[in-house]
Amino acid sequence: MKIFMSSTVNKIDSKGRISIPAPFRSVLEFQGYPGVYLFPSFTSRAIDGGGQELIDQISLSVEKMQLFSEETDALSTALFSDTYSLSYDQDGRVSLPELLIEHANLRERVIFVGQGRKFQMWNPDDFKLFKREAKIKALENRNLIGPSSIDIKNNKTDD
Amino acid sequence: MKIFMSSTVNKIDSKGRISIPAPFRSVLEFQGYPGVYLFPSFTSRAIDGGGQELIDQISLSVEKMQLFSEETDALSTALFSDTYSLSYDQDGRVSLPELLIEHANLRERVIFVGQGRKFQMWNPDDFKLFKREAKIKALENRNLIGPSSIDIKNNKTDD
DNA sequence: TTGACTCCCATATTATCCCATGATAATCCA
DNA sequence: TGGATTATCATGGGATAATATGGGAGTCAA
Repeated sequence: MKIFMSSTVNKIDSKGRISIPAPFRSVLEFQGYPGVYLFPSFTSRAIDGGGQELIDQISLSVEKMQLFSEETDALSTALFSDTYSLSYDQDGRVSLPELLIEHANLRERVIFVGQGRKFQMWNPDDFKLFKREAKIKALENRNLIGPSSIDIKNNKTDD
Repeated sequence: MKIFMSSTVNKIDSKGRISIPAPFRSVLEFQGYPGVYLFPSFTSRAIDGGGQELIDQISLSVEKMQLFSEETDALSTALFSDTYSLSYDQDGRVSLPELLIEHANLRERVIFVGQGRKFQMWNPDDFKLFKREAKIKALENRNLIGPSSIDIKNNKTDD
């Protein structure tokens, strides 16, 4: 099981291109498509990205919903209308659509953040704030993760 | 089940490489991936390390979570954004990312400390202080270990 | 023709491969 | 037993490959 992890800062060049980090490309290619799906995050000023598996998973959960209902239309519109499928060139670069750049408040530098099934792209300054909050929340929710995987000091089987 | 045990001090060379101790490599390879997953410890000035099993366990618990929620993003960011998958070369060496070196206050020498399912990497001086505390806590908490621990102590199955 | 995009190549930096060495531990054998 | 031989391992360093990034030139459509 290959997943997205680690963080890298890359640069948007004068032509608007940016390199997808090589480790991320290797995950994407492993999923069978040498490209990336990008869409605005629902909850943050960031871009969500992933490969074939992420899109399949989203499609599946939409299909399970009742067809032709107003809610389904609304949801699938929200999910897919701003989703871009970008295949990168041989150097692993894509050029980002203006809508995504705007949504994520991107300037010259972009941080790619691995999140397992998907990754996010942030303005590095914005991400710094988000990450600080994220770590605090994670410590509060530590019990959601399997026992002791985070911190062996707190490996009390029942807390 | 193979586990990480014992402690070794190894050196970071001029190129920033360090050898994963051979006994640890044998545990990692047993888990199916000739490499190591490293991330900053949540609670100590140290690096946490483990193999495929550790990362699978973490991934599984995140996969169960809802895909598009701020809470999930926060947790998976905390878990994965600073986690590095480093495959070591044929001599068993990896080069440590700057972020991990900083977090663990590493200089030339690093102590690898086996902790069962995972291990930690410390600045040896910091670890000395930590260990003193840890021993005291271990004595205080030894009753937390269930009765079956006696079996472990006497588990001489084949010698 | 202009602008957006793609393909291709150049380059600096970093990471990895491969081999050599020295130290230590394990083994062997007379 | 004791001395020699192997094996394993951590570490040093030169050579090679991978990566991010800059930029030239070609393609296509409006």
